[in-house]
Amino acid sequence: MKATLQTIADELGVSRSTVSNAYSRPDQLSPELRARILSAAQRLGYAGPNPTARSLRSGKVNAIGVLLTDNLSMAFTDPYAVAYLRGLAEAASARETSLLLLNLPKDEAAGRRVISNAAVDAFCLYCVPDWHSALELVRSRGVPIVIGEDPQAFGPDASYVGIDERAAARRLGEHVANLGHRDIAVVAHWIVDDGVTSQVHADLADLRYYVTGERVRGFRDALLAAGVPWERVVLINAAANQREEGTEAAAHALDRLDRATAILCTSDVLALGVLDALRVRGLQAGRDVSVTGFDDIPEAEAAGLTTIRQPSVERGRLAGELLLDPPEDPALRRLTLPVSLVVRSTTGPNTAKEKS
Amino acid sequence: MKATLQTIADELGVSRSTVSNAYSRPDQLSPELRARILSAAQRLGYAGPNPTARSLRSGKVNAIGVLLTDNLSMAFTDPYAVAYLRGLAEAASARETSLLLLNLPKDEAAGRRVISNAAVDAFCLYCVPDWHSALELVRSRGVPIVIGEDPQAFGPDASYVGIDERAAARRLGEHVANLGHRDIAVVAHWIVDDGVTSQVHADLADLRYYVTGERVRGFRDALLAAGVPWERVVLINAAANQREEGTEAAAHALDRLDRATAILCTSDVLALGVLDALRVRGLQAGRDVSVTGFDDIPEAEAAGLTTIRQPSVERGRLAGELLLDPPEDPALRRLTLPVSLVVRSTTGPNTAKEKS
DNA sequence: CCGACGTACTGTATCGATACAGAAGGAACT
DNA sequence: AGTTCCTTCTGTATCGATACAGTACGTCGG
Repeated sequence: MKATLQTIADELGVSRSTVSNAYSRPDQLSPELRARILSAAQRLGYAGPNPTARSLRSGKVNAIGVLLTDNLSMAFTDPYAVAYLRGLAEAASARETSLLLLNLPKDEAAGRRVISNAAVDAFCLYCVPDWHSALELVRSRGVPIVIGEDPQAFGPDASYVGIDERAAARRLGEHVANLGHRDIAVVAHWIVDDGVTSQVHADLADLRYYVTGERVRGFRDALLAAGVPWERVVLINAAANQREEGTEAAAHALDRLDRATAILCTSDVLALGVLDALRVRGLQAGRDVSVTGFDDIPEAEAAGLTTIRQPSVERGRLAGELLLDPPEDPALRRLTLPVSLVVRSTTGPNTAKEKS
Repeated sequence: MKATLQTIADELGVSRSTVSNAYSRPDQLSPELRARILSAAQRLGYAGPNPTARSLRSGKVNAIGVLLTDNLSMAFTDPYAVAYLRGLAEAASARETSLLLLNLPKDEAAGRRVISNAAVDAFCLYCVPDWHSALELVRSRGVPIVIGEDPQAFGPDASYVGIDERAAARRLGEHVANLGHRDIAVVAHWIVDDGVTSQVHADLADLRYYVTGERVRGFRDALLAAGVPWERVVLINAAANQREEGTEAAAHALDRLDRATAILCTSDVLALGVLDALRVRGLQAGRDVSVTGFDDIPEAEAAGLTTIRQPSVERGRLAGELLLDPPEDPALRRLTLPVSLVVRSTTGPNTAKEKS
């Protein structure tokens, strides 16, 4: 029916191997024969070796699987995720490798099927809740993995490109504490996974999501060191890492008698939402209330947001390179990248009179 | 070395077929045997049937190839593209199918290799310049294709989900003409593919990119009908479909003696950039200069942008469905979706005194 | 003239699964 | 008892390529 290597081979009376070589190893046959083969292929509507068959035999598929949680649009909407993906795509594209976006559905069995069926040379995991049930299956696939969050999550075999989340958050906390703030709120995504934006009790044990957990713990480290009891901090869970949720979360910090003078957010996106909330209330960021973000996404600069700059595109790019050209030395497969504190206008000295 | 179906089969003394059935057709064997097989598999570190081998035999890979031009970040950055991709991903995910993002590099041979090597059940083409050299190869792969731009591009075999670009643009042109505007500029992406943002001569023959071409032709239809000679219209090419380019393009319409009173843009993103340019110059959109966009991306509403609303997510979703569940009737594989004119505050009556 | 070597091509085994026809055994019905 | 049918499993062919060893045929140095 459809043309295969054999069809072309029969047509010209040569062997299948030779036709294969015409495509994959041109130096193995004379230019004349190769030209005849290619023209016969064109005539017969043969588009080149079947990628699936080729992959089966050669053991390579030229694709990296990117695991995304069921809210796939997040990957396209969240600025940090977009930057990371772009870096990953660049590294992949440079090696003629494609990205297979794997959308993990809510249904667990379906998720396992998606992972099992994915023809990939490697997996890249980022922004995946580390408690997800299907992750063990990823490891059992036996292909290289790169992770960007909890460095311990997949054991020492997995490559890792990340930052010291906790130390970075600590710097934000120190910055705010040094400005004299004592009434502090923390807005964080996925402190608890209940899909509700509301204040939660400061019970750190609930921090199952690594990134949020480390960042919140970093804030705590800094505040405790500055003499701010952790119980005094208002902890607010954002249902999603979205600007609107940041706005809603901010209400819990602003619309109360003991209004926070500083709001630490676990992401720039949330912080931008908090800034929206300030604006609505006629409050000025950096004067009335200090706000910090995390990531330094492109929008942060225009908003004057004090934040931690992390190399998002670079993280993605390095992740791709670790997967496709893994260094011999295992130590070089675990990278912790530097970050920097970027102080802009949304943080300033505490001007509220000190409470008793 | 690595476990295969045969490994498990040998371990338990059953046939390979039975092990295969344990995974793919559980009704074909007794629950007890199946349980034994699965537990043996777990013990031997077998993660389930090799996806590549399965695909070769079954002829399905559960993936849709999405062609992206070399500027892959566009797919993640442009709001319309993000919406479309999201719809596509939703449709795919509902059928346990993944998206293979194919980044076409500048190098033509490499691009052909990427297309040839892509293991996919179908291709989705959107935002691909229709003159791209590798497109013919896509067709020759012989898998279903869905396109979203020029309905004629791939012949009647390709599915199509689009809108009547020209008629939609005409409505914008009519709207602006009805408001009395006669000094009009058009800002369009890819009028010419020279990577420069600048005024170009109104030579429509250069409009190789279908979408831009149709939209510009739609503007022309309306303006001609309203008695505005096409030669009088200032045509400005935007080097990229980005907000900044819109701002730069606007300068060519605004910083001149015969300033345009209306600027028609081929996308919301460009229009938002034009609005930025107005703001910088102290001009008010809708009063001093009318501006229109196209697409109705989420940001358009907040900006008060008059635009054409098109069902972006729906386009993607339908594209996915046409590929994965093609209707019998060929007529149902070619969908033209309705659009609507959304009039907001960036357009208003022409207040400039009429020139001679 | 002979062995060594290079070039151009061939032939078979193999990658890891699924499809499908078929076999063995027991239950059910006439 | 004979036939049919169902359940449960088996065995072989096949999907479409690549890997690799091998063959045929010069050519060339000694």
